[in-house]
Amino acid sequence: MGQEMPKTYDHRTVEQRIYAWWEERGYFTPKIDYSKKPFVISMPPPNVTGGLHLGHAITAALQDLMIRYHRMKGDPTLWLPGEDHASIAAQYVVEKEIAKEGLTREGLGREKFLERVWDWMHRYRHVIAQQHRRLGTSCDWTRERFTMDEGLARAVREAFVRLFNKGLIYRGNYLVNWCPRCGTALSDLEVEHEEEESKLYYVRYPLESAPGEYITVATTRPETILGDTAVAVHPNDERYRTVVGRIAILPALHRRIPIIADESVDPEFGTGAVKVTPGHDPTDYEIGQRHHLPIINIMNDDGTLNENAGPYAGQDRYVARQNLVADLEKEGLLVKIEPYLHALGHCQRCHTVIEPRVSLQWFVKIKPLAEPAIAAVRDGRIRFIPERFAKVYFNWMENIRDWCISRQLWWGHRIPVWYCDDCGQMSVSREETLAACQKCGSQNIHQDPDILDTWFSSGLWPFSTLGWPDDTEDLRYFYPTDVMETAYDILFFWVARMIMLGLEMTGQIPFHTVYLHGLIRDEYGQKMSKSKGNVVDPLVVIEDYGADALRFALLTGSTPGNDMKLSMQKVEGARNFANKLWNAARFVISNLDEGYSVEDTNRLAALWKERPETLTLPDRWILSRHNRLIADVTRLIEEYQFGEAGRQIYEFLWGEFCDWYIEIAKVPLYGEDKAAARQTQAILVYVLERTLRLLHPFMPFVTEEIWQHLPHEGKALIIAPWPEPDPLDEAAEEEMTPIMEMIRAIRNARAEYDVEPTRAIAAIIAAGQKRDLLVSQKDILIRLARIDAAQLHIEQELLEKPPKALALVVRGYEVFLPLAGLVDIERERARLTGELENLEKEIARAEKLLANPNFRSKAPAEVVNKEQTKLEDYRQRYAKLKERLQSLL
RNA sequence: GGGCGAAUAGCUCAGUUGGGAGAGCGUCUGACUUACAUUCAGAAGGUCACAGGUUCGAGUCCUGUUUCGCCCA
Repeated sequence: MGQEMPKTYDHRTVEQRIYAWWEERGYFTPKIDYSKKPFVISMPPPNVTGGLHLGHAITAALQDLMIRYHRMKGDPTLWLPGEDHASIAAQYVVEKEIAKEGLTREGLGREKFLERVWDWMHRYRHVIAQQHRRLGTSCDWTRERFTMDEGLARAVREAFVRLFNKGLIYRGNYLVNWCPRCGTALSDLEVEHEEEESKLYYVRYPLESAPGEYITVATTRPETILGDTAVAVHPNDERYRTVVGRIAILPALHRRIPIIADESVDPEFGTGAVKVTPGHDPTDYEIGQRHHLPIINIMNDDGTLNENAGPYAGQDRYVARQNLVADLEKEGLLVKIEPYLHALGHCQRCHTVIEPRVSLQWFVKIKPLAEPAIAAVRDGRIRFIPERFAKVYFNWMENIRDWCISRQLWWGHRIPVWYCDDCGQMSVSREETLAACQKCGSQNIHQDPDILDTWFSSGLWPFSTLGWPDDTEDLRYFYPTDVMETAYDILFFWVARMIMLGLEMTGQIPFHTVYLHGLIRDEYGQKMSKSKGNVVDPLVVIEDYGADALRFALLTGSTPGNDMKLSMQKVEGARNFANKLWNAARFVISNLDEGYSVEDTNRLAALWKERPETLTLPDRWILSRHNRLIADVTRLIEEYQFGEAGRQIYEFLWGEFCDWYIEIAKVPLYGEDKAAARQTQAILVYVLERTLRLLHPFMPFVTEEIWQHLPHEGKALIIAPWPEPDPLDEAAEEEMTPIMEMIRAIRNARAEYDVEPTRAIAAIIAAGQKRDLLVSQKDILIRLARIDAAQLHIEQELLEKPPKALALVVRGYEVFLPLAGLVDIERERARLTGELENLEKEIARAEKLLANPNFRSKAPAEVVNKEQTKLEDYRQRYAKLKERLQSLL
């Protein structure tokens, strides 16, 4: 310690070195201590599909803040990191990767393809872990987990079996969202709806045994005509009263289909008559259920039409659409085509248009899981920050539909179900492999080829990572976790499912608080995406500005739940703050006496508490401000108001400690009085060191680096105790404020009158009762306001007020600046008149308020008193300024 | 169609029990003052979207309107 500190803080030489040191010393791994309540966060596992983006950076910053705070509070603190296998997303990126080599998934085969995905996964898992280290995340790498680890795979099978045995998992043929490109079913959540310019086709269906009679329907997907099994109208629709119950002839295929009446038909849409395709539309599916209509699937897995499409079999759905429309036109059945705006579902991953399609899938019966999960939030066992997300949660949970959990993909957890080729029964097993049919014992069995939705395993994350279903020490000690912190866009995907599965599997809430942050957008407010090319790589930002700067910008520039536009200007500001702090520390350290040690700080700090009169007014002031800061920051962090907490530390360090205390400290530091100098050194070290502790969770690297240069107790700032505030010194704050105001007023007057910055000027001050106090602080005025010591006069009263001088009135003080040759009487009169006008307004406002009996009787006494004091001060200042103006007339 | 959010200084945004409108950036003026020009001193700039209501008192609570954004169906 005590080596040279360069003039400018260089994060490049600091951050990685410090991180490696922390990690090596094991600070991230908690010690299990049954006498203490642990603090636990499960890190949302990033997808192994690629590197980290800014969303991960804010996640890391927020969680690391909470983690470091609790670690410093002395709680056994666990932040469990990991990665998610992200089955559909990972499979998609690897498919794109191998396509560059001219390979396909089908061409490679399941085994070889999975080898490629594992390669990818190993590569990115490492990249992600390294990036997290660069961000400064103090997570426990010894407990790092991956959703495909053997232990977690066991948890997945256990959860599946339990749900299956309770009858909460079932298999059946239902309408699901199908992505023809990915070749798999998707859950409702994985479909993104987007408005698109499309077309509405009006098609005539001939009525049976009535040549020349038709019923006209409108559709956006004419190719699905091939799967129609009815035409429907609203039962009250007079226009169609007579046709209900008759038979229409399906164009192209000439199938006979009934015309039915169903309440769900919107008479306003199109002609009021709609085609019903139960096999390819959710609404139609329900109509089909109500009317027992047959379901016809006309589509293959890849989006081409199947044999049920007759002449169009084998054609791609969009080719078939064109051909069918052309054929309809030829037959005179196409009435018209209108432009139409409607929402189309797209695959969340590959953005292909989703095709609703009936297929055999596995589902979770969700209502029995949702109800306890709703209750947990409603009765306050789980709390959302910001609170409004509870409403969003309820809204979704109360309208939730069964969850399709099977995926026709290869990368992921295999469904633990085997089918017997002899007896035809299915067996469900907790084991990774099953030897024989559980029903007939035959070894002639095969496993379900499908895998599970990634979120099925993610939903178990808070406890599967701790060893569940085994009764491990980690699970007993660290579960339930405390806070789930993530972006609001995965509230349903992940948070809701963790709550449901956590309650179902463990009988406990998985966490008591859900903190949701917003999305990070570019500086124009656009969502970052690779295709737009506006993605900001956090590693590049870290390289340019430092992880501390990025983290501080993210933390102080955002409010819970609100999106944030990140500009490099903001990061630059945070980088400058780090540098400011660095230089303040350089100042403090370079002014310490030879041999100054932490014992000096401790000894003096103990003395201050016993005998505050040994302190100067500025000392008492900065200590009080500092203690106020500790109390405020602690409260704000406890209330999850991290941004405000960070801003307050910034304000204190820059605006009070640097701008005022350090400048004031130069008087004793450079003065003759050795004891005073030493006292000041101790205050500087004491306040800076404890403020570094407050800032550490926000800017871990620069604070640790500085801390190591300062006299300190203990090995590392990361494990230094969180400071406790001492009582405030309100009197010191009250006495210091007008002195600072006076300095500002003098500086202001100097600037206004173009006094050269280096020129020391004369000042005559009428200080009344506060004369002695001000005399004791005169060196501050001399230094900070550039007053000439020989020409500074501080009196109680002035018998004669200087005629050719500027008059400044600040609370309790009257300051005269005889700026010879500079004072323009005319200009001074204008200035005083302006000030008087402002004061008149303020006085009028305060008088009106105080004259209101309702205000006096209903407002708290504190507020009334405050207003009364203000009014008195205004009146005093007004009187003095008025008097001054009179004298200039 | 249902729900949620935003609207505050030129820009980006704070403002959490309702009690005299704030920051950063940008702009303007001046300064290399022995920690820092990634700096310092100073200044200008706002009917807190609009209209009502509650209240002694509203940026903050309630109702409605407008514009923008998001989520769900």
